[in-house]
Amino acid sequence: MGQDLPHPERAEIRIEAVLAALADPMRLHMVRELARLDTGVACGSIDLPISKSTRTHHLRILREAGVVRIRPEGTSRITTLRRDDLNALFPGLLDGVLAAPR
Amino acid sequence: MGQDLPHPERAEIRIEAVLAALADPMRLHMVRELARLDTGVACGSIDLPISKSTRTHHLRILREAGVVRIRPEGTSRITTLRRDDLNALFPGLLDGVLAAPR
DNA sequence: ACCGTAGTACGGTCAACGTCGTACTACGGT
DNA sequence: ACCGTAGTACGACGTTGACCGTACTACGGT
Repeated sequence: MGQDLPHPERAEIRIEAVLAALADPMRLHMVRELARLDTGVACGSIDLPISKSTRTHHLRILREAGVVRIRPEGTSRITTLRRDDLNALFPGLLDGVLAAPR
Repeated sequence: MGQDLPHPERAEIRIEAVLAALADPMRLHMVRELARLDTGVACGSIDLPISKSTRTHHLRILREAGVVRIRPEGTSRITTLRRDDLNALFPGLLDGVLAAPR
Protein backbone atom coordinates (compact mmCIF):
# COMPACT_ATOMS: atom_id res chain seq x y z
CA MET A 1 0.00 0.00 0.00
CA GLY A 2 0.96 3.63 -0.19
CA GLN A 3 4.16 4.90 -1.67
CA ASP A 4 7.59 3.42 -1.54
CA LEU A 5 9.11 4.19 1.79
CA PRO A 6 12.59 5.72 1.97
CA HIS A 7 15.46 3.39 2.79
CA PRO A 8 19.07 4.28 3.45
CA GLU A 9 21.56 3.16 0.83
CA ARG A 10 24.02 0.57 1.95
CA ALA A 11 26.72 3.19 2.33
CA GLU A 12 24.47 5.29 4.52
CA ILE A 13 23.80 2.61 7.10
CA ARG A 14 25.37 3.54 10.42
CA ILE A 15 26.32 1.02 13.03
CA GLU A 16 24.87 3.13 15.85
CA ALA A 17 21.46 3.13 14.23
CA VAL A 18 21.59 -0.60 13.59
CA LEU A 19 22.56 -1.36 17.16
CA ALA A 20 19.93 0.98 18.52
CA ALA A 21 17.35 -0.70 16.30
CA LEU A 22 18.35 -4.16 17.44
CA ALA A 23 18.57 -3.18 21.09
CA ASP A 24 14.83 -3.16 21.65
CA PRO A 25 13.42 -6.56 22.62
CA MET A 26 10.35 -6.19 20.45
CA ARG A 27 12.37 -5.28 17.40
CA LEU A 28 14.91 -7.99 18.09
CA HIS A 29 12.07 -10.45 18.12
CA MET A 30 10.84 -9.14 14.78
CA VAL A 31 14.29 -9.50 13.29
CA ARG A 32 14.60 -13.04 14.58
CA GLU A 33 11.27 -13.94 13.01
CA LEU A 34 12.29 -12.36 9.72
CA ALA A 35 15.50 -14.35 9.80
CA ARG A 36 13.64 -17.56 10.49
CA LEU A 37 11.05 -17.26 7.73
CA ASP A 38 13.54 -16.10 5.22
CA THR A 39 11.13 -15.41 2.41
CA GLY A 40 9.98 -11.96 3.42
CA VAL A 41 6.81 -11.49 5.29
CA ALA A 42 3.82 -9.25 5.59
CA CYS A 43 4.43 -6.71 8.32
CA GLY A 44 1.41 -7.71 10.32
CA SER A 45 1.95 -11.42 10.20
CA ILE A 46 4.46 -11.43 13.02
CA ASP A 47 2.31 -11.55 16.08
CA LEU A 48 3.32 -9.29 18.88
CA PRO A 49 1.58 -8.07 22.01
CA ILE A 50 1.54 -4.49 20.76
CA SER A 51 -0.83 -2.25 18.89
CA LYS A 52 -0.84 -1.63 15.16
CA SER A 53 0.64 1.82 15.50
CA THR A 54 3.44 0.63 17.72
CA ARG A 55 4.32 -2.05 15.21
CA THR A 56 4.48 0.58 12.51
CA HIS A 57 6.75 2.59 14.76
CA HIS A 58 9.17 -0.31 15.26
CA LEU A 59 9.20 -1.16 11.57
CA ARG A 60 10.02 2.42 10.83
CA ILE A 61 13.01 2.33 13.15
CA LEU A 62 14.23 -0.90 11.58
CA ARG A 63 13.73 0.46 8.09
CA GLU A 64 15.39 3.79 8.73
CA ALA A 65 18.32 2.05 10.35
CA GLY A 66 18.75 -0.09 7.25
CA VAL A 67 17.94 -3.38 8.95
CA VAL A 68 14.89 -4.24 6.89
CA ARG A 69 13.51 -3.40 3.49
CA ILE A 70 9.80 -2.81 3.09
CA ARG A 71 8.09 -2.93 -0.26
CA PRO A 72 4.41 -2.49 -1.05
CA GLU A 73 2.61 -5.49 -2.41
CA GLY A 74 -1.07 -5.16 -3.02
CA THR A 75 -2.73 -4.07 0.13
CA SER A 76 0.14 -5.23 2.28
CA ARG A 77 3.79 -4.53 2.73
CA ILE A 78 6.44 -7.15 2.57
CA THR A 79 9.29 -6.84 5.00
CA THR A 80 12.65 -8.50 4.41
CA LEU A 81 15.90 -8.53 6.33
CA ARG A 82 18.70 -6.69 4.52
CA ARG A 83 21.10 -9.56 5.07
CA ASP A 84 23.39 -8.73 2.18
CA ASP A 85 23.90 -5.14 3.17
CA LEU A 86 24.38 -5.91 6.84
CA ASN A 87 26.79 -8.74 6.14
CA ALA A 88 28.77 -6.59 3.77
CA LEU A 89 29.08 -3.72 6.22
CA PHE A 90 29.36 -5.58 9.51
CA PRO A 91 30.35 -9.13 8.70
CA GLY A 92 29.29 -11.48 11.44
CA LEU A 93 27.13 -9.05 13.32
CA LEU A 94 23.81 -10.42 12.19
CA ASP A 95 24.82 -14.02 12.62
CA GLY A 96 26.21 -13.24 16.03
CA VAL A 97 22.96 -11.68 17.10
CA LEU A 98 20.91 -14.52 15.70
CA ALA A 99 23.17 -17.08 17.31
CA ALA A 100 22.23 -15.72 20.70
CA PRO A 101 20.75 -18.42 22.90
CA ARG A 102 17.09 -17.60 22.42
CA MET B 1 40.18 0.93 44.23
CA GLY B 2 37.18 -0.21 46.21
CA GLN B 3 35.75 -3.68 46.14
CA ASP B 4 35.43 -6.06 43.27
CA LEU B 5 32.46 -5.06 41.19
CA PRO B 6 29.83 -7.64 40.25
CA HIS B 7 30.01 -9.09 36.75
CA PRO B 8 27.56 -11.43 35.06
CA GLU B 9 28.80 -14.94 34.38
CA ARG B 10 29.17 -15.85 30.76
CA ALA B 11 25.92 -17.82 30.85
CA GLU B 12 24.09 -14.85 32.28
CA ILE B 13 24.97 -12.44 29.50
CA ARG B 14 21.89 -11.51 27.51
CA ILE B 15 22.00 -10.29 23.96
CA GLU B 16 19.49 -7.52 24.64
CA ALA B 17 21.69 -6.05 27.32
CA VAL B 18 24.78 -6.28 25.14
CA LEU B 19 23.07 -4.59 22.23
CA ALA B 20 21.63 -1.89 24.45
CA ALA B 21 25.08 -1.32 25.91
CA LEU B 22 26.66 -1.02 22.49
CA ALA B 23 23.91 1.16 21.08
CA ASP B 24 25.08 4.31 22.81
CA PRO B 25 27.66 6.25 20.78
CA MET B 26 29.76 7.07 23.81
CA ARG B 27 29.89 3.48 24.95
CA LEU B 28 30.54 2.25 21.46
CA HIS B 29 33.49 4.57 21.31
CA MET B 30 34.78 3.20 24.60
CA VAL B 31 34.47 -0.34 23.30
CA ARG B 32 36.30 0.54 20.13
CA GLU B 33 39.12 2.07 22.12
CA LEU B 34 39.30 -0.97 24.35
CA ALA B 35 39.49 -3.18 21.30
CA ARG B 36 42.24 -1.07 19.79
CA LEU B 37 44.51 -0.98 22.84
CA ASP B 38 44.02 -4.58 23.59
CA THR B 39 45.96 -4.68 26.83
CA GLY B 40 43.30 -3.40 29.18
CA VAL B 41 43.22 0.16 30.18
CA ALA B 42 42.58 2.43 33.12
CA CYS B 43 38.98 3.59 33.03
CA GLY B 44 39.85 7.24 32.92
CA SER B 45 42.48 7.03 30.22
CA ILE B 46 39.99 7.00 27.39
CA ASP B 47 39.29 10.61 26.81
CA LEU B 48 35.72 11.55 26.28
CA PRO B 49 33.80 14.81 26.37
CA ILE B 50 31.82 13.74 29.39
CA SER B 51 32.08 14.12 33.12
CA LYS B 52 33.61 11.63 35.52
CA SER B 53 30.26 10.49 36.85
CA THR B 54 28.86 9.95 33.38
CA ARG B 55 31.87 7.84 32.50
CA THR B 56 31.30 5.74 35.58
CA HIS B 57 27.69 5.37 34.56
CA HIS B 58 28.60 4.10 31.09
CA LEU B 59 31.19 1.71 32.42
CA ARG B 60 28.61 0.34 34.76
CA ILE B 61 26.24 -0.36 31.89
CA LEU B 62 28.99 -2.06 29.93
CA ARG B 63 30.06 -4.10 32.94
CA GLU B 64 26.56 -5.18 33.92
CA ALA B 65 25.83 -6.16 30.34
CA GLY B 66 28.93 -8.36 30.35
CA VAL B 67 30.77 -6.39 27.70
CA VAL B 68 33.72 -5.39 29.85
CA ARG B 69 35.47 -6.69 32.92
CA ILE B 70 36.70 -4.18 35.49
CA ARG B 71 39.25 -5.09 38.12
CA PRO B 72 40.81 -2.89 40.78
CA GLU B 73 44.51 -2.21 40.50
CA GLY B 74 46.03 0.11 43.01
CA THR B 75 44.21 3.38 42.92
CA SER B 76 42.81 2.69 39.48
CA ARG B 77 40.58 0.20 37.76
CA ILE B 78 41.55 -1.69 34.69
CA THR B 79 38.90 -2.26 32.08
CA THR B 80 39.12 -5.03 29.52
CA LEU B 81 36.83 -6.23 26.77
CA ARG B 82 35.34 -9.65 27.46
CA ARG B 83 36.22 -10.86 23.99
CA ASP B 84 36.24 -14.54 24.84
CA ASP B 85 32.82 -14.53 26.42
CA LEU B 86 31.25 -12.41 23.71
CA ASN B 87 32.78 -14.46 20.92
CA ALA B 88 31.64 -17.66 22.54
CA LEU B 89 28.08 -16.49 22.96
CA PHE B 90 27.61 -14.38 19.86
CA PRO B 91 30.29 -15.40 17.39
CA GLY B 92 31.00 -12.62 14.97
CA LEU B 93 29.03 -9.95 16.74
CA LEU B 94 31.97 -8.11 18.21
CA ASP B 95 34.04 -8.31 15.05
CA GLY B 96 31.07 -7.15 13.03
CA VAL B 97 30.64 -4.13 15.25
CA LEU B 98 34.32 -3.32 15.19
CA ALA B 99 34.47 -3.75 11.43
CA ALA B 100 32.01 -0.90 11.04
CA PRO B 101 33.44 1.87 8.87
CA ARG B 102 34.58 4.31 11.55
C1' DA C 1 -19.32 2.75 -5.79
C1' DC C 2 -18.65 0.85 -1.50
C1' DC C 3 -16.72 -1.54 2.29
C1' DG C 4 -13.11 -4.02 4.58
C1' DT C 5 -8.37 -4.74 5.38
C1' DA C 6 -3.48 -3.06 5.97
C1' DG C 7 -0.93 0.25 7.24
C1' DT C 8 0.60 5.41 8.29
C1' DA C 9 0.31 9.95 10.77
C1' DC C 10 -0.35 12.50 14.62
C1' DG C 11 -0.76 13.80 19.36
C1' DG C 12 -0.30 12.53 24.11
C1' DT C 13 1.47 10.00 28.23
C1' DC C 14 4.77 7.83 31.09
C1' DA C 15 9.13 5.58 31.96
C1' DA C 16 13.90 5.16 30.89
C1' DC C 17 18.20 7.17 29.83
C1' DG C 18 22.19 10.41 29.35
C1' DT C 19 24.01 14.06 31.55
C1' DC C 20 25.68 16.82 35.33
C1' DG C 21 27.27 18.49 40.03
C1' DT C 22 28.24 17.47 44.59
C1' DA C 23 29.43 14.55 48.24
C1' DC C 24 31.60 10.46 49.52
C1' DT C 25 35.16 6.34 49.68
C1' DA C 26 39.55 4.03 48.82
C1' DC C 27 44.22 3.71 47.91
C1' DG C 28 49.14 5.57 47.41
C1' DG C 29 52.80 8.80 48.28
C1' DT C 30 55.18 12.15 51.09
C1' DA D 1 48.83 11.60 59.41
C1' DC D 2 47.69 13.99 55.48
C1' DC D 3 46.67 15.19 50.84
C1' DG D 4 45.86 14.13 46.06
C1' DT D 5 44.12 11.14 42.68
C1' DA D 6 40.64 7.70 40.89
C1' DG D 7 36.48 6.37 41.06
C1' DT D 8 31.44 5.55 43.03
C1' DA D 9 26.80 7.07 44.86
C1' DC D 10 23.07 9.90 44.78
C1' DG D 11 19.72 13.22 43.30
C1' DA D 12 18.15 16.39 39.70
C1' DC D 13 17.04 17.74 35.07
C1' DG D 14 15.95 17.44 30.12
C1' DT D 15 15.34 14.44 26.22
C1' DT D 16 14.30 10.54 24.03
C1' DG D 17 11.62 6.56 23.21
C1' DA D 18 7.85 3.03 23.66
C1' DC D 19 3.30 2.75 23.78
C1' DC D 20 -1.55 3.84 22.90
C1' DG D 21 -5.91 5.58 20.57
C1' DT D 22 -7.94 7.96 16.98
C1' DA D 23 -8.14 9.70 12.47
C1' DC D 24 -6.62 9.19 7.96
C1' DT D 25 -4.97 6.94 3.27
C1' DA D 26 -4.48 3.24 -0.12
C1' DC D 27 -5.62 -0.81 -2.33
C1' DG D 28 -8.65 -5.00 -3.46
C1' DG D 29 -12.98 -7.42 -3.75
C1' DT D 30 -17.87 -7.57 -4.36
